[in-house]
Amino acid sequence: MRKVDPAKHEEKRRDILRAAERCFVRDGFRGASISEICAEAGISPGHLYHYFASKEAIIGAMTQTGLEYASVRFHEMAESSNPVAALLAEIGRAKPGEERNWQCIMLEMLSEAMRNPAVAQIVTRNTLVLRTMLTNFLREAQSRGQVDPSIDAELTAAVLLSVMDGAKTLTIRDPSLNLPGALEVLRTMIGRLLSPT
Amino acid sequence: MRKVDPAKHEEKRRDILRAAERCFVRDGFRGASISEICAEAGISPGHLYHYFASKEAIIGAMTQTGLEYASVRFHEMAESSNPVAALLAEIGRAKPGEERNWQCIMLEMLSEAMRNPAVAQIVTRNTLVLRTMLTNFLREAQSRGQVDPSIDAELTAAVLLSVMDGAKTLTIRDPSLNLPGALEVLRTMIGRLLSPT
Amino acid sequence: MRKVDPAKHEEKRRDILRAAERCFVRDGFRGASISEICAEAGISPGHLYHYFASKEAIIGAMTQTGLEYASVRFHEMAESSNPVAALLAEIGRAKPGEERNWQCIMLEMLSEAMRNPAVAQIVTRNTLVLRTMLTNFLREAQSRGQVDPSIDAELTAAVLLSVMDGAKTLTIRDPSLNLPGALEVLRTMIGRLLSPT
Amino acid sequence: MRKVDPAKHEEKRRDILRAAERCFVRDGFRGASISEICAEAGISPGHLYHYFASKEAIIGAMTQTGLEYASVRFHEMAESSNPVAALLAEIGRAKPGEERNWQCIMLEMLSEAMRNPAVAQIVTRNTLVLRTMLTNFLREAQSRGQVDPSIDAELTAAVLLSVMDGAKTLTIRDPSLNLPGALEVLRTMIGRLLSPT
DNA sequence: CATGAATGAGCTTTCATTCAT
DNA sequence: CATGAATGAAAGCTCATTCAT
Repeated sequence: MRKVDPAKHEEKRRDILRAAERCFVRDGFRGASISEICAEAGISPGHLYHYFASKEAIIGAMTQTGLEYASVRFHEMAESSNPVAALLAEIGRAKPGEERNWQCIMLEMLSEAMRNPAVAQIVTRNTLVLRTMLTNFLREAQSRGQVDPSIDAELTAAVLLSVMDGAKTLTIRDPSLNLPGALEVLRTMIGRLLSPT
Repeated sequence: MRKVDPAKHEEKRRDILRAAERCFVRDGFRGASISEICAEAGISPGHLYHYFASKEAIIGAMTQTGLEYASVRFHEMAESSNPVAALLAEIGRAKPGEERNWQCIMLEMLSEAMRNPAVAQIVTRNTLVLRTMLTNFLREAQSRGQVDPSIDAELTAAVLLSVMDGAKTLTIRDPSLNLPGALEVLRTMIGRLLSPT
Repeated sequence: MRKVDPAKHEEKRRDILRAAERCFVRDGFRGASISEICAEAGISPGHLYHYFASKEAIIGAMTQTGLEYASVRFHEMAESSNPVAALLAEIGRAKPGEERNWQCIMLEMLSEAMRNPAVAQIVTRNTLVLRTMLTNFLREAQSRGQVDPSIDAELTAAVLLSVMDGAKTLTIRDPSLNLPGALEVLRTMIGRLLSPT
Repeated sequence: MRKVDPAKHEEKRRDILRAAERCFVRDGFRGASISEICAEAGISPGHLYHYFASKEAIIGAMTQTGLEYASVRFHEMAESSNPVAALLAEIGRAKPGEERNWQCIMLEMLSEAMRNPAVAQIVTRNTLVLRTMLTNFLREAQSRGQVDPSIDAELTAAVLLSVMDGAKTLTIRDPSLNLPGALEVLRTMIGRLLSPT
């Protein structure tokens, strides 16, 4: 009988986002319909719009979630004793469930960003945050002599992000690929790029 | 009643594919409509179905075209006197017109392949052909001492393809990026991976 | 359990009606939504239904309000020393705020009355009251020799009401119209209709 | 097997417009739905959009039709030997079928014009054409001594249009009104306004 | 009294596809 | 070969109304 419980509202939003994520993984951005998301979330179509103003708002919120999630991982990485090793370990990671799903969505979002300015802006902002973290991380590693001082930290950070994007296509292009082996090559490649001398 | 000229039929198909390509670049796979493609190709919707059974068939045929196109470039590359240099040059390429367009479509196609088995199959076949060419090319370079003999040629080929996929996201993620600089880093990275010793 | 204060209840109803009026002026009858009205009134949608059974009930109550408001003005008019002059003055009136708003709603209500029997009934009752007042007023003026005795008071009253309805369309049809000039013509017209001889 | 027959296309458009008119008369502008119109016209929802880009486009086309229709009547009027008598006769007209329907739609359109700029523009343009015709008509009558030369022709034209708008509310406000009698009063009113001396 | 979460039918519009000509 | 009229399901979204709290 009293005011809205904002915590409950927030939790419902997260429920819906999780449902939307499952739908987007399954059917893609454009392929997943609002009613599909509603069915997945167990709510009515009208009700969804109490929590999100539009389909795009859902996408935006999901990207925000992804940003925060990636930030956490990067922070952990940056705080490790041997950051280069941590970065290489990070790249080799292939958690089966949640992780793989995000890869799908990220690739979809990059596609979408090529034409949808709203999504482009979110992606760009996202990128800037991650790249800045990675740049600082590289610079500190350079100052500690753990990374080749002759490479440009910012451009390298951009390239590393794009390499991580590209890594997602490995199993798309060839589902039967020896993924651990390929990741090992990837790590070797980055290791040789970063290693001093 | 075999009055149809097969050559003419084939040419018309190519016309339509070119029109579809322009539309897909502009509006994406799902975003481009059949009538848009028809308008671009200057034919009627009904007529388009004499040449392609469905929208998906168009996508399939376009991937096939992409395969053939990429093959040609790889052949040229493999025949150069210094293949590693040729590969690095290839990566740095940024032809303004046609080239960039294909990048859009490739990324879109990889997204689509995650859920559409028909597209997945085409992409996988495509990948297999390209990767085999690249693998052979690396092996020959290894035998000539131009490439580090300790790396696995096939996995490295897979990784290089994924790196080239990832390179497409550089400007998507940050339109104001110093692209030549980033490509230089990319080339450095691949150069250090491949170089003997 | 009759703990509700009827006066307070009535006052809240009026608050809501005033809010609804602002919304209807802004967005029209069908265009204004219940939630918009609730936001304007500062209450929740559920709560609104304690005061009005439906959107139509709001419309009905608003018409009633309009009736009472118009009645007051007509009474004032009828009590003036020179009623014909008062009538002409009334027509020329163009109070900026509240007045103009009602014009919007009246026209909308007449449109609605063409198809919605409930609104039609309210409008008819409204009309009957106003027309009766105007008829009596004309008859008294005729008996005092201030109005042409040969015209039928009741029909003339009906026509005068319709002329006042029509006057609302002057600025709708042409926003840049010289309204004072047009109203002067209107007054001339009515003056010549009513004037004895 | 040859090109489209533009005549057939145009005829279909008119069919749809007639169906839309019936729906708008019955349920109003906002009240009539696209599917209702489609059902009335005997076509599928998708097909309607081959002929009209949007609901508003239907409204616009209908107004255009109304404009042309009214223009024809005004031309006829202006060419009569005694234009004032023709104008008065015009006002008294009450054709049962088609005519009455247009009255509904005109009133609705005027309501809509208060908020919808697109409709407002159409109405204003419509008004300008009609008023210009009526103004010229009055001026010629003045020059022939058939109309009081002291009144302003343009403002009077505007007022006459608004009086004709207002006349539509006569039967809305009171369905049991003695309409011929009221129209007689209306004619008297206009006659006294226009008559010389 | 009062809230706002929840519903579900309905809205306008789009689009891949079919078919008579 | 070629047209474009025609379909109908589905899309994203809105909104009057109900109900548990």
